Amino acid sequence: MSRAGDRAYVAIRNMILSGELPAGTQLGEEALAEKCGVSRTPVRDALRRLEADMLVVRTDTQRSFVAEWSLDDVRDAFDLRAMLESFAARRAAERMTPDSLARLRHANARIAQAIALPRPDIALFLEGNREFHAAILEVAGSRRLVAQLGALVEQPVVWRTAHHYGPDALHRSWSEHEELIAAFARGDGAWAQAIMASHILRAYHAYADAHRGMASQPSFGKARGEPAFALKAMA
Amino acid sequence: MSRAGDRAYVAIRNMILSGELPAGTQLGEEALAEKCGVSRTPVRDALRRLEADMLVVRTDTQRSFVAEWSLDDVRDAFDLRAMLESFAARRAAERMTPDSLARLRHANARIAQAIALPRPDIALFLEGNREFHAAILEVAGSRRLVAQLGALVEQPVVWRTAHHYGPDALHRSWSEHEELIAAFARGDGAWAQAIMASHILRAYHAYADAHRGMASQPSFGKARGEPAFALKAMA
DNA sequence: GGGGAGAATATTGTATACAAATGCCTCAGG
DNA sequence: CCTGAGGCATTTGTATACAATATTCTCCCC
Repeated sequence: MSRAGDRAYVAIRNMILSGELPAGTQLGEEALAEKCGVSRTPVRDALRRLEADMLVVRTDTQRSFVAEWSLDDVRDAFDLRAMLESFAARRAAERMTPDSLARLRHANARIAQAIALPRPDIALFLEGNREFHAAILEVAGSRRLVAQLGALVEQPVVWRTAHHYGPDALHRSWSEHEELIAAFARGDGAWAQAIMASHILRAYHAYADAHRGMASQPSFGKARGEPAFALKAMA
Repeated sequence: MSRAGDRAYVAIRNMILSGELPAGTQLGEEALAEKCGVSRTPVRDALRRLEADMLVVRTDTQRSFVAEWSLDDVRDAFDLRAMLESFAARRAAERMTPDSLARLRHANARIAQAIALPRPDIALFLEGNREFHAAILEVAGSRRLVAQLGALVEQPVVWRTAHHYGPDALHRSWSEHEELIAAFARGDGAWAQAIMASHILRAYHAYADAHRGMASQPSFGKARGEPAFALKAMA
C-alpha cells in the first residue's frame, strides 16, 4: 500500500460509487488532490487506475469525467461477466481441489447465515458472495481472467443495489451457489458453466427489475440508452 | 497524443515486443526515462499502462519487470481471446450494416493482395488483419469488449511470429475471413461465432507449432509452464 | 444578433528535487 | 559456513514549479 496513491484511489472510487460524485461530473486533478489531502501526482495515478476500471472516462483532450452507465452498458457488463465467469467456472470445475471446495462451502455457509437472520445482513452476504466468486476465480487459475474480471466483479458499492434485493432473491443466489458446489464436486465443467451463466444473468434481471422506473439522473454525455446508476455487478 | 507519455509508452512497448528487453528484465524508471529521452513522470504513466496490458508485472514492492509468458499463459490468452472475439462476432453479425460489410470485404481484399505476391507481404497482411478484426469489434458495439480485447488483439510485434507462418497458413486465415463475411452477410450470429472461435484457436496452434522446440530464453520468475516468447496473438 | 479572433483562465503534461522505501552488501557472532 | 543486523546504494513515491494545451469569455466586426 503506497500511501497517498492508494488513498486517493480508494477515496475517489468511494466518492464515485457512493454517488457523491454523480455520473458526468468533471474530475479536476487539483480539486481531487485537495479533497484527498495529497498532491496531484498520486491523484493522476488514481485516475488512471479508475479509468482502467471504467469508472472514469477521458475525453480526447484528456479531461476526466465520472463514467456514464446507460442501461445498455450495464447489460453489456453483465453479458461479458456472464461469459467470463462461466468460463472460469468451467475451468474451476476441471481443477477443483478438496481444499477449495471446502472454502466454497464455507463461503456459502456464511451467506446462508447472512440471509437466515430476520433482517438479512447485506454486508455479510456481499462479503460471502465476494469470497465465493473469488475462490472460483482462483481455482480457475488464469491470471488474465482474474485481471479482466477484477474490474467487473468487485462489489464495493452494490450497497445501493443490494438493499433492493428481497429475501427471495438472496435465497435464490445462495441456492445457485449450492448448485455450483454440486457441479464442482462432480467435476462437471459444462454444468458449472451453465449454472454460472444463469446465475449472473438472473442477477442482471434482478438489477434491472429493481431499477426499472427509477428516476434518471441528469445525463451528460453520449450515453446510448436510458441512463442508469453507476455501480458494479453482483450475483 | 500527449507527447512524452505516449512516446514512452510506445518506445517501451516496442522494446519489450521486439525482444530488446527480454522477459524478466527489471524496468527501472530512471533507466527507461533516459532511454526514451523523457523524465520519470511520463515513464511512470507508461509503465502503468503496460501493466494494464499485462506486458509488465509489478512485484509487491513496486518493482517492474517485463512479464514472463509461459506456454500456458499464451494458451490462456488465446482461449480468452477466442471467447471474447467470437462473442463479438456474434454481436456483429446481429448488427451488421452494408457499410461495415463493405469495409470487411475491403480489408480482406487487402489481405488477399498481400498473400498473393510471390513473397507474401507480412506487414500488409497484418495491417489488413488488424483492420478486419477492428471493424468487427466496432460493429459489435460494446465499449467493454473493445477495452478488454484491446490489449489482446493488438498485433504490433507479431512480426516475430508472423514471419514463421507459411503461405498456406496465411491463405487459410484469409479463407476463414471470407467465411466470416458470408456469415455476416446472412446475419447468422451463431455461425459467425463458431467460425471466429475456430479461427482464433487455429491461430494458436499455428503459433504453438511454429514455436515448438524453439530455444527457451533464460527464465526469471514463477512462470508455471515452459517459457515462451513474449508476444501478442494473431489470427 | 451571430460569429469569430484573441486574450484570459483553467486544466493537464513534464521536469526536477527531495522523501521514503527497498534491496544489497558487509561484517560480526555463533 | 551460516545467519542476521546494520548501513550504504538504489529505486520508487510525492510534492512543487513551470510549460503546454484546452476552454471560456470578451469584444469587435459583419
